[in-house]
Amino acid sequence: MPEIAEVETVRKTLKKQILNKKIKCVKILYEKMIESDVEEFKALLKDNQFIDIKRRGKWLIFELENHYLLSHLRMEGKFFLKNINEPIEKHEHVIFTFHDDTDLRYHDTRKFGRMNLIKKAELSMNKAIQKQGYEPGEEGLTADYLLGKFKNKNLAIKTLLLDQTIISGLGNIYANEVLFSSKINPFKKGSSITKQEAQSIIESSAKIIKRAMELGGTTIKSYTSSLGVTGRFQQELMVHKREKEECKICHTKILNEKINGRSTYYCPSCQK
DNA sequence: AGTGCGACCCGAACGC
DNA sequence: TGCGTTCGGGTCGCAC
Repeated sequence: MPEIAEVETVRKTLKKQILNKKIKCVKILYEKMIESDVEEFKALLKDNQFIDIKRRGKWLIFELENHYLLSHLRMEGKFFLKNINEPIEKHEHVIFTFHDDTDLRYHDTRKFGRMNLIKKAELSMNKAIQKQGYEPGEEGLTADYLLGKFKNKNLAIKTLLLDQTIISGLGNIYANEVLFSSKINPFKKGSSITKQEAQSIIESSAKIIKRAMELGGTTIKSYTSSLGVTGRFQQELMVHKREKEECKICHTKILNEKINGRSTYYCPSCQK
């Protein structure tokens, strides 16, 4: 499942492949994927070109001349660059055909991903983008900022780490890993997080995301990022998907328990 | 305002 | 073997 490191890998890979290629046409095979008007989406992209690809949290932001195409991959969204003669696969839902007879194809088994075409001036007003908190490694992500957000919160810290308005970009995998690295019990209430713990979350998240980005993300289950790039961070996971295996630090068995319906992997000994 | 939870999807895993 | 059922996961929107 693409999280911030996967999305960054996709962004960089696509930038090398599709910038400044003129779009001949766009086919939409599953209309619910497009949040904006479908006919306008097709019309505005025709004869247009992507001049840059940016990212905010897990959102990809394809820059056009007067618009931005926002794309969220959710769990299983992937982009592939293919020759136009290759047969359309079952789960390819949006196809951008370029004048050089290549396609950028959006593939999404679960159909959870979404795209939205907005005017450039609308970006700062866009709800999804505007509400994103600081990303791991950003200057504004300070202990005082986090303590302010965690104050009065009765929710488990694990749940708060998944809140994109607090920290932007952490998903289930990295939330589990950040809490292990910070030696914080995932059930601990937000309001009882200390300044030291907040500082540890900041340092762990920056370190883990930086490392995951260097390795191209994490390949879990069905997810391989676009164009054959495979994430290698999986080899460095300390707790995620390691239920009943031994903790790499203290050899205690890793537990998997639900917090707010989400699988939460942790070491009961290292994360008291 | 804060919190909880169903809906959106469908393939995989599981139960019988 | 084959069928039906359950589960997961990011985000939104609604209910309380």
